[in-house]
Amino acid sequence: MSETQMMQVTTDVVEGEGCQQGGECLSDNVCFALYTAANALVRAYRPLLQQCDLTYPQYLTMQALWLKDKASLTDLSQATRLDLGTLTPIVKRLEAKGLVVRQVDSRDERKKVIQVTPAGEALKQDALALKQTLLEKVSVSDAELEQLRQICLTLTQDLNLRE
Amino acid sequence: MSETQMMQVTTDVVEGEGCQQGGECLSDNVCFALYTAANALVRAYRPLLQQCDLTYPQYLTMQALWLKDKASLTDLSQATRLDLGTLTPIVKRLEAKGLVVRQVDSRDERKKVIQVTPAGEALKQDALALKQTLLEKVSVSDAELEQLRQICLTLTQDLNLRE
DNA sequence: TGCAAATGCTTTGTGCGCAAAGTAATGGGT
DNA sequence: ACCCATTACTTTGCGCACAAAGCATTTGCA
Repeated sequence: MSETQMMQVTTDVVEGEGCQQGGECLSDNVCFALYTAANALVRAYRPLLQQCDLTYPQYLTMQALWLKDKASLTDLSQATRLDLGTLTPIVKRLEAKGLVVRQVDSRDERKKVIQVTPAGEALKQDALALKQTLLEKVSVSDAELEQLRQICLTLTQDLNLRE
Repeated sequence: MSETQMMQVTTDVVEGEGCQQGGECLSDNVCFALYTAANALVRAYRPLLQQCDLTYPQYLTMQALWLKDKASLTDLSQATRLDLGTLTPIVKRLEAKGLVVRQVDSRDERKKVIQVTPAGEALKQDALALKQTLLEKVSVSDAELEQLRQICLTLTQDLNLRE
């Protein structure tokens, strides 16, 4: 009960910004809330990731590679859910920073094998620790974060189904 | 064959895509799930909004104006949570489409008053109906969507607090 | 009154995110 | 052996998203 009220109080503060009491506002939209939270996430990650000289999408890509090295671009695209046209320049920038190498697959010359360099591997521990640093700033319980995760995954799946 | 692959993708997606059972994957991350869901949202909205010749951020901006017309850019920035540097070109494009007009505030010539034109107003009903169209594709309950909204708003607030 | 700080908006530069079109290698099917 | 559809990746074009720098106008205050 007090927990729920806390949430409402907290929420009202958020809505207060540009939102009359009793009047509608954009925050009434799930879609807006989701969109805005994702923007806020990337913005909050930026100063942390700057220490590693990574952007958030680059960080995602490195995470995918730390989990499964020597992946093709298509593998990476499925892991990160990013378009190939988005991924190509991201991986090129990672290569320019010396964190990965791209080499043609000798068995299938259409494919590129992306491999983490020692420099890329060296980043792993520090970079993965940033997640905790960020989540510490957040007053959302672990249980709620898990709910958030699950709902987002379901949503992503549903929305990706072709009309 | 492609039919079979579709089926597999569909059944496996939430945990499966790029994720071994027992092995870690990016979907284990709340941040990744959130980021990906927001991308999926914009992607799903795109074909719907194309009928109105709007992008999702443009749609958000129009929604803010439909709720409170004659807003300054700074007002809009607070309502939409978008940067002024992002908003300026968005509003210019809305003006180019004839949906809004931008005029200098006579009381404070630094400010621009953004006003919806009749053409912009005419879009309102159809455009707002798209939200329902989109949410119908989703197997997430209203209660869960409300949870999602609340958690996202809290998260946004927490993440926006300066270090 | 004068002028520095604050405010409101614009511009510039970088990096996504993705649709669409392009290129090259592969794999069937005949 | 020869196509031709498929697959893997790249390129192009457009529109965000935002930091940083720039440029007016306004405000505060000495």
